[in-house]
Amino acid sequence: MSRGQTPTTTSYATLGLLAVQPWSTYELTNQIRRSLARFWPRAASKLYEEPRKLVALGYATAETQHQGRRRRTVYAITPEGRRALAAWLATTGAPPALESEQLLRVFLADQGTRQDLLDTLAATRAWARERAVVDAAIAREHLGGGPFPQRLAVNTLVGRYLSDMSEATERWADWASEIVRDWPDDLSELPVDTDALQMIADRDPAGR
Amino acid sequence: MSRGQTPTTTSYATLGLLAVQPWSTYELTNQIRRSLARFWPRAASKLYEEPRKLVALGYATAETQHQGRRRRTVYAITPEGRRALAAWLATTGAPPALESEQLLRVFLADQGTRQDLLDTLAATRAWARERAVVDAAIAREHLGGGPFPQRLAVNTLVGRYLSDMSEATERWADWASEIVRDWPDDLSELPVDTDALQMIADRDPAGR
DNA sequence: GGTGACATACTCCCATGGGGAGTACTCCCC
DNA sequence: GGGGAGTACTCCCCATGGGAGTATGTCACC
Repeated sequence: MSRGQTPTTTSYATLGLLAVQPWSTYELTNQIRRSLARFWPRAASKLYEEPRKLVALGYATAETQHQGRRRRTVYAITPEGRRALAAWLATTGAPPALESEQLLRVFLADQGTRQDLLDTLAATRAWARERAVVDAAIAREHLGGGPFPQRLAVNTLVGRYLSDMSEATERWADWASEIVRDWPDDLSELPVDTDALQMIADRDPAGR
Repeated sequence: MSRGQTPTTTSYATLGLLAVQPWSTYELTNQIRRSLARFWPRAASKLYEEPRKLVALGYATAETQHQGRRRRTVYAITPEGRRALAAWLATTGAPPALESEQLLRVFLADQGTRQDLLDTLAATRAWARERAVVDAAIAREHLGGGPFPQRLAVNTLVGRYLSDMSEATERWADWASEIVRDWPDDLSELPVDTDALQMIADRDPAGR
């Protein structure tokens, strides 16, 4: 590496957007917030630092433009940047990780009330539905022809994953709510859903 | 708050485990790694600090035991801790967040080769399968009667979610691989899967 | 009874990242 | 010509990630 920092995954995420077209940092953060953030959430303040790192690495060039007395910096990918991106794409990377405060609340639900749990499940469901509506709107936009047709095929793969996730979340929340509704108020002795456990066990047919 | 730090979500996660029974910090980190880490991943070094914070807040007590010349600290929840936990469970918390380096690679796949993408999809699928096997083993253990029967019902709810997620991931990886297999080597002009887009759009029936 | 290997039981520290506050200009509408 | 939304950033504190390091106890096996 040309000196100093080594590129992080976020660096390559930024580089990948620059591979599509040059962007100003502000546009870059917006692009990230509207698409990438769903599976690679990062703080906006840090995103502003990434393009500078890319320039230091020789992966991008910076061009300062002026509108009146306000300056903006537009970044573009270099051939070396494209090579680095291609090399990174050939590596595999960390598997998906889930982070859910709401699921944590479900996990500890026996220390609270039944209503608390139902509320949490309702919030999860509402979130999943909201995602579905947003994803549907984006899909409809693409069906009508979007801004980057050459990116539509991969976008569809990713969109399908996100849609599958939120759909599974919605279904799960409905299933769980139905079960919890039948629970007694005292959560210290609850009926066990043997069928659900058996279903999970059956996902490994080889398991003894 | 009794002074100093305010409890974080990780504090309540720790408190929730202490609500089940007293644990030493070492046991606590192991419990977290084997269950909680799936939906609330945190660095082990930080988990060692949490119980101390709980003591400072009056939510837990620490008892130092000795085995020979080695000391261990066992933490137990206080009534005040139980009240705080119950109050926290009545709040809703942040929705699920996904973090996937692999999905990021799919998103940027048009800058790499078709084989890179197939490799990434294979890695995702392998991870999902591995999860299914682990979850199945845990479910089978529970079906045979586990250590905390009073926790089994909520554990089943959470387990079902994790299982649904990994199952959806596995299916998606299979679906995506099949599509990508038919793509040409040149990824700059790819066929668009209109059916998939339509499916995503249809998840919002109200959408115009 | 000696000696690994593995489990238990932590502490410390640096760099990274999260997240919010703050600044200022530009464009457009009313 | 005044206000508000959008553009274009910078700065900084603190929490967290993640790895290195230290030491003791237990058990199997030769």
